[in-house]
Amino acid sequence: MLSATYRDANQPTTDKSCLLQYRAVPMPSQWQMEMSLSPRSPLILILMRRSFSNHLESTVVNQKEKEDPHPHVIKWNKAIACHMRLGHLARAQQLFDQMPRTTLSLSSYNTMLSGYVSNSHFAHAISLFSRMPSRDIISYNTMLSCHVRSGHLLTARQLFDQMPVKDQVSYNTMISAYARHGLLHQAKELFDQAPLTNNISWNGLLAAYIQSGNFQLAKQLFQSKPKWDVISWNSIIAGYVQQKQMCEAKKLFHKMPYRDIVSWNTIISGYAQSGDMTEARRLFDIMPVEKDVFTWTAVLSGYAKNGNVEEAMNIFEKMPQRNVVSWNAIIAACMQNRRFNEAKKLFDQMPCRDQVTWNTMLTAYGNAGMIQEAREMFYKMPHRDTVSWSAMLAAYSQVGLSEEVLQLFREMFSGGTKANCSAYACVLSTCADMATLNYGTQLHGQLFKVGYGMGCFVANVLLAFYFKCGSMDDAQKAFDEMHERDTVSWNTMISGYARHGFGWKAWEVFDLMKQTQIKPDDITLVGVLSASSHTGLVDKGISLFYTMEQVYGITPKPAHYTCMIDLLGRAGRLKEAQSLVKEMPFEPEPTTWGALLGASRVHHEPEIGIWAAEKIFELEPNNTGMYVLLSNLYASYGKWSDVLKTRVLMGERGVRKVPGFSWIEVKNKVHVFSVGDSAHPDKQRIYQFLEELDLKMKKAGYVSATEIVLHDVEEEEKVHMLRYHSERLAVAFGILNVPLGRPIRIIKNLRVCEDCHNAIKYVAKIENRLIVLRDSNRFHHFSGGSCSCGDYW
DNA sequence: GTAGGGTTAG
Repeated sequence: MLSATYRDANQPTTDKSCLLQYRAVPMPSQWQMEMSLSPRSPLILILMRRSFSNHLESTVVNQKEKEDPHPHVIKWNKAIACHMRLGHLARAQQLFDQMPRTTLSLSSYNTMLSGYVSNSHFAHAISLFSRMPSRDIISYNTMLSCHVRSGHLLTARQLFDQMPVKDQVSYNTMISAYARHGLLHQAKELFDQAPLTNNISWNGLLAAYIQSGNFQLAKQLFQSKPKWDVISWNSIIAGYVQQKQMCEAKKLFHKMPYRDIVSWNTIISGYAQSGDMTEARRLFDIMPVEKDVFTWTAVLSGYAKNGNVEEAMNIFEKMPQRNVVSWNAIIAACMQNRRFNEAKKLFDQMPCRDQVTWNTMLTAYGNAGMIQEAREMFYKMPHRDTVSWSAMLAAYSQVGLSEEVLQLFREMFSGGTKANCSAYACVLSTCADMATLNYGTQLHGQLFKVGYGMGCFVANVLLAFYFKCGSMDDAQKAFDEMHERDTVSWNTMISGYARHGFGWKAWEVFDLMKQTQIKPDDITLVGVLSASSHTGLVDKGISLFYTMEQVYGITPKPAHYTCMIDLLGRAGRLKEAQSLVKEMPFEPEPTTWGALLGASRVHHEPEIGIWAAEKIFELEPNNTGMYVLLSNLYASYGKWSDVLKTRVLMGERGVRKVPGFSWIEVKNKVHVFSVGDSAHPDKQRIYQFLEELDLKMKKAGYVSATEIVLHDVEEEEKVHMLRYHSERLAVAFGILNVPLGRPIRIIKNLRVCEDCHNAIKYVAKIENRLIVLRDSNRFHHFSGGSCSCGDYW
């Protein structure tokens, strides 16, 4: 009777009597909420009916419980299982407790146990397991899957090793657990040890090859076995999708003997992820099997990734069934397209939120630089996982709150959360911004201890860190130690050397790169071109630019043009640079104009510079770096009223001054000079000091900044500053007028132009106590390997 | 009690 009702409800039918029947059943509040949020389509009713049949089953079970005062153990167990399936944990627990002790069997325990596990109540499962009077192989296997699902692979393995008896299920559980974590070696070992293997074991092995990135071996394995089931086909297709080989995936999809819902979902999501929404949509519309929540979510997230929020929202509204994942996807879509209010509304409406929901909100606020909102999410969320911590670190790091990044990183440890690659990467890049070589080097050591080593993408961040601190030897050493190198690693080395004025070194790395399997991309060429321009390798640069399309198949992008204009500009070929700007097949970017502006200053072509500056302000009226460049240009011609005007303009337009830094125009050759420190323990004091310094500069009518630094600071404060500057985090800029391709001398980790009088005077004056040049991520307009004013990257 | 597909961090 019961099963008949259930089977009936599974059939897509238009019979309204079914629905009437369900009206008698009280609807759980969560479903009511879902119903009120979803449009009432016929499809929705069918699906709702299906979930109601489950509910009905449980109601019938409840009624039977009342009718039968002494139910048989099977009935008890069935009722418990039913409540568990519906997530009614409390009710299941209640029934279990009510069971007469004489009736209670091992299978009742097992039913409870698996109920807890499938509802992700791992702690309950563990506690119950420890209290069980006896255990059979099923209890052990359930426990195994409990540890696996909660991500505790080591615990699972311990249990597996201790198990009195192991069967095929135990082996398969472990094999696929290893497979999911990409641990090929362990998976293969168990597969070879298993006394019996079935389809599930083979599929586990196949998944292990795919997840560990050994797709070649996966393909071989797939070809070597003549018969596979639909799951194997789906896995190998998913593998092709992962490898972004959609043509192959499509071929196999057509070749496979039988396609189930998962096959369709895999191929559709493949197209959706690769950005081909027309094909994804076409397949979605023609698929002959009934769509499930995965299908809808795949299409939804595809539209979301393409930035088509309208279509995503459309899909979301049409979805007959929604779960947390679909809600998360639509929220992410809104957030990524800066529709914050809409996203927040959806977030508030959601029937239930999970960790990913909170993380999605947090991440998106962080990416948008909305630090207050991000912080609110972070502290409000019920639980913080590694993603949450990393996202918050990234949020702080992005807006330049370096001190907060380090503080949060410490909190993370003291709270017992282990840092992962992302967290390390974030903190390392913060160290790079702060030029805190010591702390970064410590992190480098820690990375090895924790076992992330160099395989992970952190290594690339480490390279960038060493370069930003001017420590090229360390970068080279780290690069040499890397097991694997990807395009980013090579690019970091090339642009790192380029940035420090080691153009030949950059070319050397580039030549080595060409000998490997890894192909140069557009960023590589930007690095090489900029290396050429900073080292005066004009002809090499020009020839690369004009052959890049032919040799490397890379069409010049705006960044390449900018490099070329910089290169020609530095070489004094301003007219050529100017005509290249005009020839560009796209609208020049602010940085392109900036390159021209910088060059015009060095080579005394003020008209071109001012023309470029006007263009920049049309495009970006709030570009701080450009204002400074323009003031430099005016300053170098002694046009002090224009310098002042520019400064006033900045104030009027509300151009943001970056915290921790201040800048001042000076009458002599050092045009812009600033002292600041975002990592000083007494930050307030430094800020105050800078403000005062700024005021005094104005009052004093442009006296040298160094004079003020040395005269107006109390002796104690001076000593304090000098100590911390030399030992910890010296951050200062001196923008100097240096022509093309000058050698750089390294003092400690800081670089000074050997040929530049100002620099030498400057350093001589301050000795190694206070300030030298350095490169900083956010101030790249100021900085430079060849420490030239108006240097451009 | 074990296998394949959809959402979040750098």
